[in-house]
Amino acid sequence: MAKSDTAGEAARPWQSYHTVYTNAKAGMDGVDKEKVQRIVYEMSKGSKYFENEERKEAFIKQKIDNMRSRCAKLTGADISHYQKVADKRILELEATRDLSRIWIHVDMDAFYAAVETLSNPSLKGKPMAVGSMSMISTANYEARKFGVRAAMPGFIARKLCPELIFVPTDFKKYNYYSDLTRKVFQKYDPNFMAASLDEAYLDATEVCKERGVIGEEVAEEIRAHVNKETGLTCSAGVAPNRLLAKVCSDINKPNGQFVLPNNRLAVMTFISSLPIRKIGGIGKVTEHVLRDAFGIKTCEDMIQKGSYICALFSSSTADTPEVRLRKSISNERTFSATGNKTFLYRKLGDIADMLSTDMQKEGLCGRTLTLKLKTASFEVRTRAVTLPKYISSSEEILKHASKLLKAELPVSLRLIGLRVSHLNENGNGAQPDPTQKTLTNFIVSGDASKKVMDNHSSLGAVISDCYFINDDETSISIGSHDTCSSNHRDPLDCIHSSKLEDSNSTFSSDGDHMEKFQKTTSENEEKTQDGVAQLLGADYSLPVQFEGSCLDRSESETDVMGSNAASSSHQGELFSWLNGYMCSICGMELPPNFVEERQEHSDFHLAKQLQEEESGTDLRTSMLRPRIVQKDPNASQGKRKKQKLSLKEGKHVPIDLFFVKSSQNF
DNA sequence: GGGCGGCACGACC
DNA sequence: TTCCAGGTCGTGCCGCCC
Repeated sequence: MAKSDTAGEAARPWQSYHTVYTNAKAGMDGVDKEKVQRIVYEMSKGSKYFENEERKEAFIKQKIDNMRSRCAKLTGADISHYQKVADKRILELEATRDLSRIWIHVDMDAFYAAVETLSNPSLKGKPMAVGSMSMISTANYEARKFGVRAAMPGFIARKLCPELIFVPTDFKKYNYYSDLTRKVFQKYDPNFMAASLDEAYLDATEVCKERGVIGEEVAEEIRAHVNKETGLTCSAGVAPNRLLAKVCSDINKPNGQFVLPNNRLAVMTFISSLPIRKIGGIGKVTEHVLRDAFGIKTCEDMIQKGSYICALFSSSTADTPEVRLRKSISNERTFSATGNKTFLYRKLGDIADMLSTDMQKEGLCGRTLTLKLKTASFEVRTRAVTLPKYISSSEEILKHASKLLKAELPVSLRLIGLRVSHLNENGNGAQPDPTQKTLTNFIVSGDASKKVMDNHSSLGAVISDCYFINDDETSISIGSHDTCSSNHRDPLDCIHSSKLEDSNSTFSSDGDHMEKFQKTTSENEEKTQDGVAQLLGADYSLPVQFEGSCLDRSESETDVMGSNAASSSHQGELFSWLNGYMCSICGMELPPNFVEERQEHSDFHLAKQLQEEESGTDLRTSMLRPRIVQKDPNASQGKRKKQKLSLKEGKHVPIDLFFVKSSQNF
């Protein structure tokens, strides 16, 4: 928080602590904003979160200063030039203004909270929040009167409202009710756009024409219909475009609606005093920048100062696309900050599993994997790698994610996330290689590929036939994660049998399926009870035993762990390229000349083994500590680009869209 | 040197 | 007592390639 400049502010430092909690939100009109701000400030002060917020605030302030100085350098001729550019742009957009459509934005009222009240009527009339002590997802209107709202930490909410009842999130329930609402929406617009579980945009133009009714009537009918089907209330906005409809749906919340007539005068009047913060896409930071750098508070201000916006912001597209295609898919989890490598690798494995499950549910695979980390001091880092082929299995995700994480260690983290982008549908892992690298050619062509891609019946059978001895004393466990992630929708199918005695793992094979599953610690017991963990089906945190003695090491005995000289004798016992090309651990096939790929592959197994050893749960495994193969310096970290400099001189802030929006959409 | 893809950051809901 | 999310997307810099 920037230090207060005035004596008054110095006496009330919370006034300069900018949170999102005091912004206008439905149901929060009568809230004592200063009180909320003071409590939030007092409860945050001195924390690491607070310190990080201060850093961010200082950064924004510099950005504003930088923008101001660039603004000051503009000559009269510059301003005149950009004013012409702005005027021209406004004229162009005005020419494309379309007032013929009737859009309805439907927004469920305090959706999660309302669903919870529906299933537990005793909550009715009491202040309640859905979420936990660390974070609230939404709050009902009774709680909002106290200043409690979404994205607020629970402990602060409790301070604001000591009687607040916390209810844990239950997305199964919310999805169920969301589906009910969507069935209603479909009747009015088969192509409606679901913006989230509780919001949708409907183009009611056709239904109005067909029935000879106006948008207002359709909105009323939809709301009544939703209420009848779900028992929940919603609010609606009717306007000539989606952006305005969204703004309108917030005006008479809850259980109300607002109609903006389809004529230019009404639209221009409506937006003239509309605060910029009401526009979707303008949040805390951009509102701050526009206000402090240019004095822009309303949409009208924005149009009037169009020359500055044209001068200082780059152009970008405005309205939301007609069909929003998913560009990436991600999963992240927060936990108590720790530098414990075993824990971090275990988390990484969990997240890889969850992400893979999500991807397969949607039939996606992708080429770019991004690791997101939040350090104990709330610093956010991302590290990405783009692969030559599409991936979707948890095993492959973990393989590459482990390498990215390894490069960051040691570090104390409070969040790990994984994101896959460069998506392609039908994520069965057998997508053609976009860059036509020989590795995939090798894998996807011929019999060899079948063994890998068809996992169960081929790979499983091949491996079990050739290399596995199902013996309690000399055994191998294998992370055959494709078994779960690709072919088994029911996660419980993945857990066939398990037994581990004296830290030895066992594997089971029922002919078609193979899966490692072992329970050694109470932690694993807990995991089994954990619904999320059960969905994962595979657990990288569990110790994996590599017993060289049971492998058929014929001609490939000396072909160990790629070409890296760091391969130790231990590794020789643990890992080999069977018949010169097949990984003894997972059956992956790579010919000897795929030096780099082999190196990556061995890195993956080593990372896994390190993780497992450090869990300290398997004494026998821990005795087989391998040397860590040094990461290829050209891999992610070595190639990492210079970190972005703060406060770039260039046109960084993507706020041109505000200007564009201001004219195009209103 | 222009185009383009990869990567990091951070804005937004 | 508890002590600040998760998911997605847009933008710009940088380096590689033609």
